[in-house]
Amino acid sequence: MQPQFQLSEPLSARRIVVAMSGGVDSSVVAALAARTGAEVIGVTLQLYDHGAATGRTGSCCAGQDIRDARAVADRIGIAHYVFDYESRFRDSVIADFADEYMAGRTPIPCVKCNMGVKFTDLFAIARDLGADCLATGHYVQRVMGPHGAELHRAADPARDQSYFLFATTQAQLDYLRFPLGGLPKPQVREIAAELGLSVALKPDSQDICFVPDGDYAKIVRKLRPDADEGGAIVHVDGRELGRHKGMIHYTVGQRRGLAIGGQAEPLYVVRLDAGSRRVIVGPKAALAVSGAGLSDINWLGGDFTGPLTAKVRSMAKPVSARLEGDRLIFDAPEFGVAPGQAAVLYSGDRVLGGGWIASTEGAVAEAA
RNA sequence: UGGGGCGUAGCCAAGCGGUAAGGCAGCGGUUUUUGGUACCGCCAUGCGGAGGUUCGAAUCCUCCCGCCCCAG
Repeated sequence: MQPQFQLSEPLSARRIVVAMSGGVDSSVVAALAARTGAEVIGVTLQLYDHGAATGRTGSCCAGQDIRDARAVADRIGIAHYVFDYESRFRDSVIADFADEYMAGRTPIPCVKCNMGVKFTDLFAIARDLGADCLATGHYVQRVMGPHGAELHRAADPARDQSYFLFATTQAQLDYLRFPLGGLPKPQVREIAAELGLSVALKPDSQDICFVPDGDYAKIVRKLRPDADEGGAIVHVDGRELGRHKGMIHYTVGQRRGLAIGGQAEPLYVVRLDAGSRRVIVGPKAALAVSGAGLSDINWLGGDFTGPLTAKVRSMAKPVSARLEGDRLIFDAPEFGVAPGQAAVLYSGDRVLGGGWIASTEGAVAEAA
């Protein structure tokens, strides 16, 4: 399958801006773009630069990654610009990350980053550079439908990143290109190797890019010093079972880290009460949720009204559900639905849109 | 200071003469561009202590220590 940039001929008259993070994927996109004969400009945004994070494996858009992107651009012979977006990233992604935790929600910084820095700021840069499109290394597919560009899951379901892109607007989608959406990851690495790109064997980025050592709580603590004040761990039946070390360490559906033993069955975090700093826990059955209230819904589905499926976690299987206004109602109870996470809506492989989980509706009654 | 019961890993707990189940917690790993989940692995040379019986004891006996209950 030949990667498509979906541009009108002649390609020699087209200009493509490629978002280069310094990883394998976006490097291959740049190389594929260069191969079309169009003029290609690589753009890298420097997003953060605090020592430890910048040299480690699995990072993105900082330190060594900037140099990797530059090396790839040199290798394939395209222009490459680096912009300093540290303060913007700090304000729109990192600060939001901390605030969400403080409010008892579980944020998804990757979505905020895609929405803001990547698809708003980088988008504007590409426009300013007179590009015909902005190409990224995301594993999703842009499919031309009867009413314009549609967003679809990646061909390789194990790599699909559509969950993180549900907030992409139609205007952004019209301008964006995702040349890797139809390729399996191994093939992308093969292409990188064939082209002699230095990043061919670079490990995939994972975890939160701006957290150096996996200790995300440390970042939150630095921004919001009162973030790790302890509180009570309370069972849904009302018993206080112990103390916790700060709300930032917990998320709905979480099992480990509660340090409460002597139970017949595992306990899970059922709810976070930011006001009283209480972590409410219960057995797995107490996690059952019949529906969720969504906020800031982004709808890409036009007049679509058929049956849909929803994902409430990035790695979950889509489940049957229906949308009534801003309420998402599951056909069968869902477990581990955490406010702050996204509910992404699909029709088959097509992304219809999605929203932020603002509230949940329990499927079984809790004791008062 | 009469009678009865109990003391097994951080917590709960099986075992009742044949060479320490299981659960919870914890730790490690796999999966994963959020957080989690799930799955896999690890986790008591020793059963409150000291003696004794026995080929062999957490399991039987004796004493001691510590809890608990019922009587006074």
